[in-house]
Amino acid sequence: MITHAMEDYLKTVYLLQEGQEKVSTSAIAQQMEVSAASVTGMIRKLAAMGLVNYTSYQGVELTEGGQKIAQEIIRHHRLLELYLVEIMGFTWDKVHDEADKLEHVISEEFEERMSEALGNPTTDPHGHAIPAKDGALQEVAYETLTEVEAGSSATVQHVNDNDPEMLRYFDQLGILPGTVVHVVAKEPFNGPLRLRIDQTEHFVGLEVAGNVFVSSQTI
Amino acid sequence: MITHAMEDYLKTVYLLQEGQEKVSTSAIAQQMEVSAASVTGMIRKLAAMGLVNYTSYQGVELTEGGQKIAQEIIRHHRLLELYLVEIMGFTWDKVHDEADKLEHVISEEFEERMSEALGNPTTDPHGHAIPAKDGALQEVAYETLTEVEAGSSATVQHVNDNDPEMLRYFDQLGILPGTVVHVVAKEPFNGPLRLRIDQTEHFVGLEVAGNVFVSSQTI
DNA sequence: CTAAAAAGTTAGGAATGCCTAAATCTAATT
DNA sequence: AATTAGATTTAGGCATTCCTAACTTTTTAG
Repeated sequence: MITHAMEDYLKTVYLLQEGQEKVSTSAIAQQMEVSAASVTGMIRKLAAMGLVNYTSYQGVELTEGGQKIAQEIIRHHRLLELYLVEIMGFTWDKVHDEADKLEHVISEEFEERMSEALGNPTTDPHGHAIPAKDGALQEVAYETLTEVEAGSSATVQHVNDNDPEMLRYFDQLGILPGTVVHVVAKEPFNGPLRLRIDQTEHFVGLEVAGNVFVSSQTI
Repeated sequence: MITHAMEDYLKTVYLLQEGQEKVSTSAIAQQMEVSAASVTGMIRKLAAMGLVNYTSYQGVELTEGGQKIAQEIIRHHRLLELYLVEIMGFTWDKVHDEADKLEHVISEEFEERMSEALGNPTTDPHGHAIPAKDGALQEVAYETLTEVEAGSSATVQHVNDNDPEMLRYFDQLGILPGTVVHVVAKEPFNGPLRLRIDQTEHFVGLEVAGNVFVSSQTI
C-alpha cells in the first residue's frame, strides 16, 4: 500500500532527478525538511517495494513503477494549482500549499473533471508542465535569470512555487510565465540585477533571480 | 494537535448525538467500523483534550469545543458534496467518499470559495443541512419512510448518503430531497412498501425505506 | 436477586513515520 | 596510504492508531 509519505518521497526524487540520474539521501532530506536517517529508512522501504533502485551510499533512482506514481502526483499537484487559480479564484501564492495537501487525496475522477474544466491544460500557473495522463513529463532545464548576460533579454518560462512571499514579490515585479525581462546590468560582488520589465527598472537580489527560470531566445 | 482520526471521531459523535445526549462506545465503533477498544482509547484522549465529556461505561458527549470542530468538519463535508455535484458534475453516489477524504484537508479559504461559488447554500445534495460558519447545525429528527402510515403521503427531506449503490437505486426510483412519496400499502411480515412516486408504483424493501427520511405533512 | 449476556475497558502488540545519537562508509587532502 | 571531514546508515525511541484477547462493569432475564 502506498502511503501519502511514500508519494511525497517519490515526487521529491522525481523532481530532484531532473538532469542527474542519481539523487543523494541528503538532497532528499533537505528538500523535504526531514532528517537524513528518515530518508534512508523510507528509501529502503520503497526499494523493497520495487519503486526505486537503491544501493547504500550510492544514491537513489526511480524505477518505472516509481516514476509512474510520481508523475501521477505531480499531475494532481499542477492541475490542482491551476484549478484553484482559474476556477476558484485563488491567488497564485496560496495554491502550492493547498495542492500539497489535496494531491494525495483526490480521486481519478476528480483529476479528470478538473482537467476537462480547464480544457486539458499543459502548464500550471507558475509555468511548470503538467504531465499528461500516463505520459512522461519532459521539463526542459532552463537557465535562471542570474545566468543571463547583461544587455540581453529572456522570456520567463517558470518560477519556483514554494515560497508564497516570493510569489507575491514576483507579482509586484510583473514576473510571470511569458514575461520578457531585459537584464540591464549586474552589480558587482554578487550584487543585485538591474532588470527592465515593461519599461520599468527594478533592482532584484540574486536569491530571487535564482528562482526565475528563463529561455534566452525571446520567443 | 487535532489529527484526521480525531476529527472523524468528533464528527461521528456529533452525528450520533442527534436526539440523544450520550453516545455509546459501541455505537461509535459500529459507525466507524473500528473495534470498541479503539474507540475507548481515542475517547479517553479526546476527553484529556477537553473535547468530550466522558465517564467510563457511561457514554460520551461533546463539549462546546468538540462541537465546534465537528460542525466545521461537517460543513466541509456537505459543502464539498454539493460543490462536487453542482460545479464539478459528479453524480451524487460518488461524492460521499470523495468528501470524506477532502474534508480534513481543505483550508478555510477553500471552504469560503466553495460556499461563495454555490451562493452560500444551506442543504447538500442528499438533503442534509449545511451548518453555517460558526453556526450550529439544527437537523430536525425526521421519521423514516417505514414509519409513514399506509395511505398517506410524505415529502422526502434527506436520504442516507454513505451507500453509493443505494443512492443509485434512489435515483432510479426518483427519490430525492423534495420528492413527494405516497405509501400505498405495507406488505405484512416486514414485507416491502408499495410506493407511488410520480404516478409509478414501486415495491421497496424495508432496508431501503429506513434510509429515506420524510416529513408527513406534504409541504 | 442472582446469573448469564452484553457492553465496555485494559493490556499488550503491530505498523507507520518521524526523531536523535552512534557507528560506518566515501572521498578529499596531505 | 593515512587521516579527516562529510555523508550515510544503523540502533533505539516516541507518537499515532489500529488490533485481539482477557477482564470488568452494567444490563437483562429468569
